[in-house]
Amino acid sequence: MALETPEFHLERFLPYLVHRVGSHLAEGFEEQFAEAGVSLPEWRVLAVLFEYGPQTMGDIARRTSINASTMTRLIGQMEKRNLVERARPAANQRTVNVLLLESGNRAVATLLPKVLDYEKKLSACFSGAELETFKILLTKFFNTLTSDANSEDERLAS
Amino acid sequence: MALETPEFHLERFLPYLVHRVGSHLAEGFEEQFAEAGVSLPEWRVLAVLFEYGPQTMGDIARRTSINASTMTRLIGQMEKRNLVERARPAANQRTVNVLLLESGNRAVATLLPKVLDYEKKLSACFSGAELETFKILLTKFFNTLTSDANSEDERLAS
DNA sequence: CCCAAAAACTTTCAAATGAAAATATTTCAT
DNA sequence: ATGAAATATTTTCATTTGAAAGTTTTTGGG
Repeated sequence: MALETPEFHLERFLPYLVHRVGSHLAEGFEEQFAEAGVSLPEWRVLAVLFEYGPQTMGDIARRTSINASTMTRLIGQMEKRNLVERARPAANQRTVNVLLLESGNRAVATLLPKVLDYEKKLSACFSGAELETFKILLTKFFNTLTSDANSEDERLAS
Repeated sequence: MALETPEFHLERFLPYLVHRVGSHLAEGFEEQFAEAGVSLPEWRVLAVLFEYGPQTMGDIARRTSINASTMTRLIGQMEKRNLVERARPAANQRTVNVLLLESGNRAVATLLPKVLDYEKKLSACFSGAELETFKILLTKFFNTLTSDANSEDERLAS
């Protein structure tokens, strides 16, 4: 006999489970909010600006998990539509601060109830306790993924 | 006062929590397996073929959450490298069956231990019970998302 | 103080993506 | 049995994406 293949079941493989949920959520969002005239990446930018206030391109990129050059273009488009504004802070002129304009705030105010409603429907399949657990686990996982513990492992392994 | 904005906190917003984990997982995978000469979408196809055996383009597309036209191109490339083969089943000639070739099986055999090891590191932050719960919740969520209950809601709402 | 390296953003360019149209096969109602 | 509708895949085409190079500003060592 050749090598035994190790135990593997796709349905129990964590990255697979996360990916397929993420894909379906993204697709669902785009369908639900197509008519609202805001794409998913745009909504992500609006949400992050609403939540954390004015911040740099880099901050937005990190918080939305959107690549920096994509972010440049995205903010460019949103600026043309007067949703946001760029400003170079005097303190550190290599950064660019982005802030929500009047029109951007209005877009958030319009979208927010719909988005919350959408999430409520999505999470209706969970009990309150399950939902809480789910969010906690997702947060814990993310924190671990970004804690650079993995990179250190690499160093040790080499 | 203007409209009260409803309660919203990004850090507790389910789609956001899923998306940022998914993004980081994808990025991490690409880094880890760049040298293996297999992209993430390619690995997904290999994994699905390994798990469920020969199947149609559509099956693979659905199981990997990859769009059909992307799948056509992806399988095309993998066929050129002799990882997989296309075949039209006599029974239903509008479908195309895809199967792993020798070389594709070898690729899986090489990758699988590494992938399992990678997952083990990723999930080290969880207790056994937590990991189990996490997988169950992700699965439940996915099943609900794909059960079309949401689409029915839409019908009722309109 | 000066200059090399780092940091933050933007631009360029080639590759990847998805929607819609095109093609081929099968199903189903008449 | 026949043609219209449905299903499965591929192709086309316009858009989106990200890596790498380019620009500007700041930092830090000598």
